Amino acid sequence: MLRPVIAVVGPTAAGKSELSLALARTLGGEVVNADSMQLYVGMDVGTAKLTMSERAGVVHHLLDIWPVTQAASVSEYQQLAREAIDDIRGRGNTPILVGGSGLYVRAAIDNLEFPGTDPAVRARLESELDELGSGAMHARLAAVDPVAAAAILPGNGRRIVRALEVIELSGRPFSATLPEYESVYPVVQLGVTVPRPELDRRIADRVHQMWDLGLVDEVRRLELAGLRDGRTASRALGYAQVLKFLAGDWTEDEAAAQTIQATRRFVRRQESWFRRDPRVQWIPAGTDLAERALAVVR
RNA sequence: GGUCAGGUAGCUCAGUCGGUAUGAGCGUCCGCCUGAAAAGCGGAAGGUCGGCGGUUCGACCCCGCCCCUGACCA
Repeated sequence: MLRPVIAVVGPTAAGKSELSLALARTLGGEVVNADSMQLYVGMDVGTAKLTMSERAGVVHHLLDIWPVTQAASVSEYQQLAREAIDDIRGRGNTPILVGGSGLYVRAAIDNLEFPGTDPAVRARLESELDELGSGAMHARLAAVDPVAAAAILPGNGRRIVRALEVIELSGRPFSATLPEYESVYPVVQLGVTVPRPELDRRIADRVHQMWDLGLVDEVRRLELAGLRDGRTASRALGYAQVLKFLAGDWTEDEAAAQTIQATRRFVRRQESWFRRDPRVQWIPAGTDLAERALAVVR
């Protein structure tokens, strides 16, 4: 009998990785990464990627699959994640999907279909956005797809461009609102919560620890590998800030402080993303987290 | 001790030549999110304008005194 997928979600620094290891060991599971930045090769310290020894023999999927020069793609991730999940289930094991990238988690387990993309169309629309501004582009969207225009704010150039791209490519309207929560697998979603003040402390500690573990050197290495040209990777928390330090825009201390600040902002977005999903069963971090989580799963 | 500058939102600061602060950025809280999502976008809350007096129909703005901070002079 096929086992349900267990998804471990929640904000950065809440302790998802440790929990996933414990679950994998007791349930006979394999971990599938749902962290958009851990997909990148060489982004280790700054993404708090588990080292080989920390993984303690638990099989991990979808780590280190993209070069930093490659722009991320949820659609590609969706395909890979489903392959991995199907594979694990086929072996009679429990897939444990772990990560804080909300859209990636939904892409893996929910009935989301991503319309296609075309680099040339995208590039053209983006340059038009630069010239005309988001207001004019929004007006154009309103003319061809009023529903999408109503759902996308006029200042959000990025989403406006994407909507126009989809319409041009597919000839159909762009769905600018997320669909209902409908998963394609039986899924148990566990959300790890940590009180804000505690979470903020953990973030600061974690960032300082990343510096101690050599984040700056890691970024230097990745810079040689083309990190600066990576559309997605160059904007990752910690990496973007260290790049600014290396470029001389910020001092090293500023880069660290900015990383902490940006991570706090990110964590709030993660919370508001996962909070919406009524399927998530929230478990406070703390002693016996793994046991309490197992009690929910069983 | 004296001179000067300054004390306006949690922080850094605009501003009002006297008429209820359209204050800004950042932070905080909340929300949105379909191929960049650790990205992108939006909304809200927050101030007795250092204190006490005075002038005035009316003071954050003018006057006096006091307190605090910084620089300089002794």
